[in-house]
Amino acid sequence: MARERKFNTVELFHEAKQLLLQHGYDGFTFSLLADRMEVSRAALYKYYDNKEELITDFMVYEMEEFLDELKEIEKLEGFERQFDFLIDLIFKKTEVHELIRAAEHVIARMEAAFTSREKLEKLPLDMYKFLQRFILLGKAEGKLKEHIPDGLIIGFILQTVAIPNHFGIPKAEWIHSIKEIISQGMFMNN
Amino acid sequence: MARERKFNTVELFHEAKQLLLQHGYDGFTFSLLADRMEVSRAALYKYYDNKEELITDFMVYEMEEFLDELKEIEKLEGFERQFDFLIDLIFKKTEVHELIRAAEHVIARMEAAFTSREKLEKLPLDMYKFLQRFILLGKAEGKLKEHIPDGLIIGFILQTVAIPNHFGIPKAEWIHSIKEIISQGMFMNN
DNA sequence: GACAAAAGTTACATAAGTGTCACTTATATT
DNA sequence: AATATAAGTGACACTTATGTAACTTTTGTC
Repeated sequence: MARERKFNTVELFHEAKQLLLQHGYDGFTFSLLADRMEVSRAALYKYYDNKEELITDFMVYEMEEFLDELKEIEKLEGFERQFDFLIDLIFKKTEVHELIRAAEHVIARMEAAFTSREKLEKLPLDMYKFLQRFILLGKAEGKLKEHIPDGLIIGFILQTVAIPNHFGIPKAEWIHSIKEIISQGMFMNN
Repeated sequence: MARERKFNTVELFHEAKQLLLQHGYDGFTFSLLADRMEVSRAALYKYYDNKEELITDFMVYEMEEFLDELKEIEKLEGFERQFDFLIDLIFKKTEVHELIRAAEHVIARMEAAFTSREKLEKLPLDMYKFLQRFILLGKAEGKLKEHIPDGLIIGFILQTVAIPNHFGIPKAEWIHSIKEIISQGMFMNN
């Protein structure tokens, strides 16, 4: 009945991601996005009323995708395997971390009325809750130190991805060393 | 000879910092800043030709201030004391870390012509070089693991400040646990 | 082949940011 | 008191982003 679409949601979100990471929330504009999609700006307004709505939808999509992959963690036996899987996933999806932080930013300046706001607020907590099960397993197995707060353990692991590799250390060595620091620390044991 | 100034550089940079952290580089405008300073927009143009120049100058100022405080580290004897001092300083100056990352962003989209660009590019490296001495001391004293790259150790320590404390764990406990993870890891030693 | 319906475009009004210039205001010096 | 001078303002021209409405294009269905 209708004419063929020039772009799909996946393409749209792909470009939106680039722009968001490059320019941040305030620097993100419909003009920029429309140019990238090689489509008129008004076409975007057919699907999203404004920037907030588009960005919120995109973030929900992005985090759901990450959560889906993350859920595979439950299929692995034992804490150590899960630990390895998690670190590798985080490094595979480097940007998710940045986007989660951006999400807090978006929520902060979003009008309360938005329906998608609820979803966006819920997702990071979902993720934390999900990861908490993994932490509990580690503590139950006697692998993780009991006295360190769960929230810090989760945050610590997620944060490592954002360490800037200024000196261009090879990725394999980089990740390996990060795993060591997280698990055993950077101090010698005397 | 001249009339009294309505604001000084310290006040200006103070407001600029708030705006930068809140809105990011793209969201930072002269109008916003002028409003905050309760001064006309044109007045700002008396001192800075544009946003780039103002932000660059501000960042140089901010990082120099941090470096100055950091240099106190040399007065302390032994690696462990220096380690404690460093972590505490980083947590005292939480935002510097965010600003350093923002600096990379600014550099990326800055015209090559700027004179202050050089200074801005140089400062993070200065800081890394300075911290490297501290790392070398730790390795020489046999306190730090030799095989972990210096750049990672520095980045790791700087990064911890950015871990979001979603569950509102008390600051003292938070910092204490971070020191433990960095030094000894989060795994039990069996 | 005409029509319905969604996709897409062009064009407009409005709002906000930028940079500049002529102008006014305050103040130390003489 | 007169004046030089830097501080600050108001207003203009220009650019870029926003949101909307009237219009055109494509495509499946009858």
